[in-house]
Amino acid sequence: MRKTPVQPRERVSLATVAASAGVSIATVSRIVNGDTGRASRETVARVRQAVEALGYRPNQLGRALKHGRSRVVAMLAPNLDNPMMATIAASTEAALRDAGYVMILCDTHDRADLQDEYLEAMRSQVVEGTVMVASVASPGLARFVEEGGPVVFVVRRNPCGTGGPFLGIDNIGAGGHVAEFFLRRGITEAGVLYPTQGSSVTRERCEGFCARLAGLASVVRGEAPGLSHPEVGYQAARAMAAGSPWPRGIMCVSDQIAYGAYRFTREAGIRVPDECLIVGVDGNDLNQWLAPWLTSLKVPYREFGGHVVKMLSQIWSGERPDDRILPYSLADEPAALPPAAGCRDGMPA
Amino acid sequence: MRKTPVQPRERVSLATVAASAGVSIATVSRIVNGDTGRASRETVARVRQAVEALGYRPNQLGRALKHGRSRVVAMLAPNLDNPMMATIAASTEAALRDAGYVMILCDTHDRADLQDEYLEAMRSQVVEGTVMVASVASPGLARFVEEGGPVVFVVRRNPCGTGGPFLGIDNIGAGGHVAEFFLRRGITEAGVLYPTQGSSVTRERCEGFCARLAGLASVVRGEAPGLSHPEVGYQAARAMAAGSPWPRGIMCVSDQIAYGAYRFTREAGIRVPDECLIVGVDGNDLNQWLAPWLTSLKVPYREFGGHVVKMLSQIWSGERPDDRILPYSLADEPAALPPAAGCRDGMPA
DNA sequence: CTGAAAGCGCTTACAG
DNA sequence: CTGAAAGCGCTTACAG
Repeated sequence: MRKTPVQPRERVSLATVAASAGVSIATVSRIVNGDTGRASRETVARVRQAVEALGYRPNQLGRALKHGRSRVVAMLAPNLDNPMMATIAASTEAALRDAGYVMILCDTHDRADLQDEYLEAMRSQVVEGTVMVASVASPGLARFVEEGGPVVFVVRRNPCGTGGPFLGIDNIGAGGHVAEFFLRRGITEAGVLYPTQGSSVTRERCEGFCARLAGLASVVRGEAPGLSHPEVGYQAARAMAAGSPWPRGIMCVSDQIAYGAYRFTREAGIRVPDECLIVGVDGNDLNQWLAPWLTSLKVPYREFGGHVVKMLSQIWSGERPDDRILPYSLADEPAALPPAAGCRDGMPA
Repeated sequence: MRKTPVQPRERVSLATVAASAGVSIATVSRIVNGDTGRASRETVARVRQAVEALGYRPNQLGRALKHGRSRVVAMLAPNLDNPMMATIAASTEAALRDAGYVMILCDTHDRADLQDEYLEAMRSQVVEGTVMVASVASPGLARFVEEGGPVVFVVRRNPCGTGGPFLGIDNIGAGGHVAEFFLRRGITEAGVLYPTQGSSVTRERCEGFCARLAGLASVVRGEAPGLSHPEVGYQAARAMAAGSPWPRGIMCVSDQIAYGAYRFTREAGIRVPDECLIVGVDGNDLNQWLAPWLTSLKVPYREFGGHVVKMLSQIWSGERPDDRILPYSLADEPAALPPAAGCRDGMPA
């Protein structure tokens, strides 16, 4: 017993509504768009009724073609299987929706060629903005930025050079912060684990860590080929163990790396955190359930979406957004404020 | 020292190219679309050159408007923070790209109202297909299916009734499979943990589990309000512990639930897996690194994308796709084949 | 071998 | 108060 006998309604356009209401499409268009002021009460009512009855929804394609604005934003991210990327994607999607946009999601698998392919495809789709998450250097990206394509770089700065606003944390500072955490605990034998093919992000975390420890503690390094993945952490830990005695504390440049390192410590019979403190970076929410042994520097990924949309809005209104450097925090400590550079949360530095 | 002085090229349309090459837009259109057979060599060359020089890319909006085909597919998923959803999204996105489509991702947060809002928005965007992942019942969805909108249901069947092809696993069978795993290990005191507001998916897993154990083992239940989240697993475990002695083995209807349950066992001093076997469902890749104590029924989420696209292709070519029930597997065991119903991997049952 | 024209669905001056 | 018309970028019979 259906309420209404429904037809597989196809293609209800302005024309359909106009015909049904006995007015011109111009009139329908105006009323649908809220410009009811200059139509007679009677007409407005009739049109609204027709819209309702036919279930008319404006076709965005037509609108977009006319305006040159598609209300679509693209996000290019490597590896959605990384929970941090998924969190960034989720928060950005939500913020875009609130702003009336939809998000096309593209997984570049960290490949320059795929990234360029997507960049082209997104141009074809006439997206209004592009969010590059942890992007890699590629010819297409360089060209895109050079031509002034509306873009914001997230997690990692424009890998092709300068240009394009950035949203992320101070990675050098983050590394230093972990180093200080170790120093406060009297750790003078430290280690750092990272992927050999890591980006500037992981490199900077290493750098900041080592720089802060210089002259105060010894630092052994472990690396393994690949990207941010537990397997790489595992191999890096193995590599480090092969070269020197196991340190009292190790920084892993990401939680994923830490997960792999942990397995190695288990297999090697090293007790964590008693014998060795493992500190990661990211602050995965799952840690409290699955990795209580891990101390992780929390990056506020959940807040990224809001910032991304604010930055895009600035671009759309002709401004050049400042970089936004968000604060990170270590469990049980107050949030570490970034150095006074760029702008946070809309507040000028 | 740039290779070419680049202008912020805007709006290169067919008309631009046509003018530049001194031909009509019809000719350019044909050549761009590979219909080079009926133009002179010379013209083709001139047009190609102009396309190259101007960096012309066809505007999909124009194309889409003409064809009524946008080359866009929407995925509506609850909670991208769940790694399983992220995996499904990633695999579907990759498969769609290979088929020449792009994916709009919508996070419904498991809310019926948001789901309907998105459904409307996607209609406006003229998407060619909609992938509903673990959808919830909503008026808009019911209407959408009734009207024959191109849709495939993933993980969970159409919650509004029948209609619309399904891709997932046999959840009752999965529950039974875990039960048998327990029986083979001589476990006669079992438990099952699930979210109170769970969908048919988790309900069926429970059912299958309990049905298979009926008369062979005792089953205590633990539930807690909420969805598939560690916190719920934790509370469900607590609830179960309050009512009865702790069982020798428990099934958690998802890995997320298992993570929460595990924390409870740690706090309660129950040794896992020695004193209590915990079995989850999902087969999160992170388990091997972070949850070696967990046995998890693996669902082949990574293969979902390929199937989704095949099913959409069938719909687009006018067929009514069969449901696809994929095999699950428990570690160290051969994949458990689903009952002969529907179609697997393109092979008729 | 090539182009003029219609039309996809929409918006927006402009005219009445 | 309302409508005819142009045009966003594209494709595709149709004519020549």
